[in-house]
Amino acid sequence: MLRTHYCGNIRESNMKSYVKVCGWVNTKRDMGGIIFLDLHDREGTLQIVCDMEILKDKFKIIESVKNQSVIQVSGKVRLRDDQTINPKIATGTVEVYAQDCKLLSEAAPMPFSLEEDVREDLRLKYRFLDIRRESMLSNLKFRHKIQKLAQDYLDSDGFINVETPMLTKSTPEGARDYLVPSRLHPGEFYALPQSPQIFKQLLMVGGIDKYYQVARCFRDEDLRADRQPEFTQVDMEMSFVEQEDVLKHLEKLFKYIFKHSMNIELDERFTRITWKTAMDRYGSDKPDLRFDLPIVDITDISKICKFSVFRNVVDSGGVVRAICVKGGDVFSRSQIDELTKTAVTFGAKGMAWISLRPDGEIYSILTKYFSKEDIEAIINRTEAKNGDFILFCADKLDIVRKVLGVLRLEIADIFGLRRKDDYKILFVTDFPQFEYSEEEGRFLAMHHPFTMPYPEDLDLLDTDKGAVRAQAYDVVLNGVELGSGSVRIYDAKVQEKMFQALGFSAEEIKERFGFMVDSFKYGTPPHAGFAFGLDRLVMLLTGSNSLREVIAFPKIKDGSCLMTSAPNVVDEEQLEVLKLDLFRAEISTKKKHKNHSDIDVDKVVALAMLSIKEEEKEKIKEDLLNIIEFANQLEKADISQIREKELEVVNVFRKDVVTNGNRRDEMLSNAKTKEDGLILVKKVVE
RNA sequence: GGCCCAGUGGUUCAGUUGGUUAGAACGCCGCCCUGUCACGGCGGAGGUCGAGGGUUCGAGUCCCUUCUGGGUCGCCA
Repeated sequence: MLRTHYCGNIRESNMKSYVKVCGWVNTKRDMGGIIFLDLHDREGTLQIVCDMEILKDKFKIIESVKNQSVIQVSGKVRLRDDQTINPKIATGTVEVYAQDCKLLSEAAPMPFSLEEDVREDLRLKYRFLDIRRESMLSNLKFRHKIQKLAQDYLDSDGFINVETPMLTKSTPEGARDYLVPSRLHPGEFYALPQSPQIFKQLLMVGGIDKYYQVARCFRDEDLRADRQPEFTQVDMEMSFVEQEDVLKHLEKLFKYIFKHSMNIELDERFTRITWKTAMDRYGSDKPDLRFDLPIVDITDISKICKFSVFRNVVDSGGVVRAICVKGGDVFSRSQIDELTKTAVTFGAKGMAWISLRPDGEIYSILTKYFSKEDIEAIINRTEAKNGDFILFCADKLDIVRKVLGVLRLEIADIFGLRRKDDYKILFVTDFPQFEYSEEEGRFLAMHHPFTMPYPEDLDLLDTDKGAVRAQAYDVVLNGVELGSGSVRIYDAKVQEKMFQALGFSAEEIKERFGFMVDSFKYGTPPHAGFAFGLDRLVMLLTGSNSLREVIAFPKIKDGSCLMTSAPNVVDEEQLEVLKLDLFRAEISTKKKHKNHSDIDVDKVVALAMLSIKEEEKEKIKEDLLNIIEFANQLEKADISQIREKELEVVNVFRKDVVTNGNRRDEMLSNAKTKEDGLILVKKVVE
């Protein structure tokens, strides 16, 4: 047995017992003939006393032991003298008097200090060391706790934990999928799941009745502080329930988690607001309700005012809305400029404002454009008092919502209204069923295509898609979307109608969702579900600013991993097996090829050539080989020269070449049948 | 793809309106010390100021390009 106790767990009750402890050497205080060590493990820190007389020849091990080396110490636990008690550590009243010791693993000098704040890229490169930090350790422990609480609750409520596949089928619409090439089916790809959506619905068809899973999900989109390409959702689905049943269930679930993790009592019934109210009153579908600061509509007042800027906006179908900031008269000129800058960044043409001085004086550029009555009306509508500040946005509805929604948050930050230890949870309900995509020129499902509209809105599917309300709901915590769910369509006919409304042809439905539509023919229970982001919840509850603080091995902004340097170039042989033919286009930009001598001519490739004509393919290969040759001729690596040369030749065909995989994906999804796919792949292989 | 911020020994930072040989703390190496706890004392090594170019008599400092990391918009059913 290497150890009998964790370092951090030794207490006075262990007095006089002979213990074996193992851990990392944190600090060494060498007095000459006696050395004090702080030995650390996940449970805490323990002082080890090493006496030259006792350890004899082993004493030199301790004398030369390096910081963060792993050692084993055996000895007696003894009480410290009163004067030598260390109140800073939990084991501060005791120490282990070493009888024997062993160096288990010597540590090289640490690349950074575990005590102070360090550049994040360094932390991520050496994540295995970073995890030894107190903050990371406690975040991971807390994450485990939250996950367990969720599972405990769901277990006790009769949910069955079922695993669904990671290798699954690419889903149209929504986020980009991560694709996994199939060796046994050259030219075909699995997709990693964006969520277990379809499978959990099929589990309902299968009679599981109540399902949950702590599910890994993948989305190939750009990252943010609160968005990682792979993340974890606590996913659940229930049969024979209506929306209200799910919401009640979620209230209980989150109450349970908050109670047992933070000792916070959430309200019995969470605040519920409809999507439209959220958008109009708070300018966001995930409003932060730790403060009010509502948006007020003054379109009707503006329509008849003298200020042509406002009037014109209203006449051309826009809206004018305002926020009254209580005590906002204290804003400095530069703060107002900052707010204006934000407004412009998010699409506003500018930001008008009125300041009501404490003495009642009205200070604004608007005073000369507005009549006294207009201003009175605005003040009344916004319920402004002396000392308040009213700001306006006049534009198209979606821009006004967005701009004022963002300004509302910025103002709250100025007044410090977004306290991290304040938690305000709510439901946003009645999301629109569809969202119009300017880019694609058609309606897309706002939640997903399996979401059930309100029965009374079903008729609008044919006449007014934009007005259809879905039985879809989000849980929002402090302005962050924690998770979402919906009542699902369980009638094959309604589902088919929905697919049609989304513009899928009969063949597309069959190809993409055939098995699902089919399954619904054999007796499907009404069902509904929900999923929340475990990472996000843990981030909020730990007060972290980024998901990376609560994920053991996260990806950085560009989706790569600084520790493993994934994704990376794979061997030709691996591509060969998969029947994939690639050539590498971004020779000089890839960090792996900073130095031209790293460029392996044999592996020059990249960008799937699926969409490229044969004759072009040869030309591109030739051009790239030229670039490599040029690079190799340079005396020293000079990226800018290589890049110039690259651009010179690459630009010619760049527009035809798929640099980011988009075109390739498009081609693949256009290849509707297996035969099409095979033809494409054959083209490439030849 | 756009915009914004940052980069100075291993780490965290300082570095004035451009001006001698770029500093400090911690860490590291060597020596001393038997009750320290962020031990202490003495001595030492370690920097092409992310990279390239430009302006200048002179650049860590100003300009351009680029790399790396972060934030954000687009995107994220």
